[in-house]
Amino acid sequence: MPTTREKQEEVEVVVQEMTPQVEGPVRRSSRRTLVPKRLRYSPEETPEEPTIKQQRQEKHNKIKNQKKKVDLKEQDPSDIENSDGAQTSEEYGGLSAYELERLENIRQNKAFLSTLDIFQASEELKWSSKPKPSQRGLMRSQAAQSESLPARRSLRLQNKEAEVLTLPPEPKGTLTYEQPLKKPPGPLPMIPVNLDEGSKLPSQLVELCSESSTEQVKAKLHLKEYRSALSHMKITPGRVAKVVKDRIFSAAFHPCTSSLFMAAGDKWGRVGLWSVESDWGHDGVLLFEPHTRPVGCMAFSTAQPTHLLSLSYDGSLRCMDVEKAVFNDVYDTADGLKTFSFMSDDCLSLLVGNWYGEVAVVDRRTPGNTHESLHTLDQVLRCVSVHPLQKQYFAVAERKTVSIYDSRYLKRNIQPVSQLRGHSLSISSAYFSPCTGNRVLTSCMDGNIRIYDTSALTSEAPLLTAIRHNMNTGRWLTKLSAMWDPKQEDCFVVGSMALPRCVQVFHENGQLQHTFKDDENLTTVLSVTAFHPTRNALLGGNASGRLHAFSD
DNA sequence: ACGTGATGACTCC
DNA sequence: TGGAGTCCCTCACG
Repeated sequence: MPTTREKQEEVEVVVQEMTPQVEGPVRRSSRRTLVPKRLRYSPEETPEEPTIKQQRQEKHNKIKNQKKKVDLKEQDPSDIENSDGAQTSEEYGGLSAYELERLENIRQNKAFLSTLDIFQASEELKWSSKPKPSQRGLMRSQAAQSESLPARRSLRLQNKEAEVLTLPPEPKGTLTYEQPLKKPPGPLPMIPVNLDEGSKLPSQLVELCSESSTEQVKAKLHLKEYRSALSHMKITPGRVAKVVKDRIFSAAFHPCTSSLFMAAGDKWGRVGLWSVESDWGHDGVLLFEPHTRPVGCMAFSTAQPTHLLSLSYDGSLRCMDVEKAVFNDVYDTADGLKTFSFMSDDCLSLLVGNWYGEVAVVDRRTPGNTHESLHTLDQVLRCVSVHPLQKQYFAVAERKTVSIYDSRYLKRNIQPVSQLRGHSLSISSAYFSPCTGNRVLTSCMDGNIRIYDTSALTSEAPLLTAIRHNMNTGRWLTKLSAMWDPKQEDCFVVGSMALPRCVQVFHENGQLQHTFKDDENLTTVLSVTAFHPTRNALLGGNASGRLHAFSD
């Protein structure tokens, strides 16, 4: 028996046929408004006999739906009220030769179509292209709550006095019900919001976080070996999990090597920690809420791996200290922060940039973490990156230029040491190559990934390579940005809009080295990508808060 | 012309 | 049945 929904769909198709020829696709929503109510619930539509296929009902309905759409397309609008052809001929008897011929055509078309496996094929395609997203990690919040709630019983049934209900007090001002702009000043207790109240951090978490990388940084591989290493990195169902609730803005690998341990920050200031091999929280996931706006940038301290720095558009930069189980304030400003970069090997000195082109040097040893200097670049700012060896230099992705400045001369109107030109639209990221700083990798909205030679730091750095790459992520996806592989100085990773979904690794000369694909476990755009600092592992974060890990 | 800031169709449970 | 979850190849406006 067709449901109301199916009827609606059928009618919609008909209406599409009724509308005069329209160029291009018509929005469903606009069409839906055209459907008269009486058509939607036309009583003359004869329902199918309800006796058959109870078990395969759902699948069958889908196929039937497709079929009916085709059938209806063959028909004239005058047949809407009587979708059953045979009934029509009985009731109306003498059909013209044209109409008979038309019916015959319809029958032949039907017969022809049924010989093809179109419907089955389309059904299979539907299933294969839409596997169920991973159910690991954070659970559905409602389901998790309702499980623990006792069955509801009215007070009357319990023979209890009714509660005296009072209205909540009138909200004062309009901001009362809005989300606070910022969390209170720290230190904030590190309480996982996905665990029961009063739950402590798992002790193994501290152990895991304390573990610094035991592996030596390997020598750069030959490209052939590198490609081979990449091809051995796989994703499994266990390596996909929902780590934060909303779309991922930033993510980072913890440097430990005994486990795949990652962090991700989402659109509403949440930070999720995920250890693939652990079972605390939800499948190894712990969720925190240190910010209220997108977490634009995060990184574990390489010197103190129990520290995770996270920066948010809400203007706060905090340091998660797993040992002390708190989020400490590092820097705080009314203006929205955009990005930061470590300025020293001990990760205690940071360069912080806000949206409006102001950069500040923040030293975490200074009491109150007061910033050292502030400079207005009179530009928009998308990204900062400190030179890995000559820490006084930093690159700033401005509107259409990347400028490299010397932080020792952080004054108003300083001149850039070097500039990277050639971008025709805004630049979303710019990073120094991780070992030597001899290259800068930029991602630009003009659809190019560029690599510049910054080894000489001349006034205008020469462009080495430009790679065409679709950066048109649209409204709901975090912008793609190409990220260097810390282990392989001249190669980088970037997400892709291509179908089937994939993540690509390029050499700085523009050669594609590897495409990560997986029909089952990689089915969405991974906007945020990052390589592990020492292991052969890669992470990718998507628009629904899921992290994906490829590893050997 | 570019940056910006705005939903929505669909599925599953 | 409705609400929550999923995840995205736009688009109008200043």
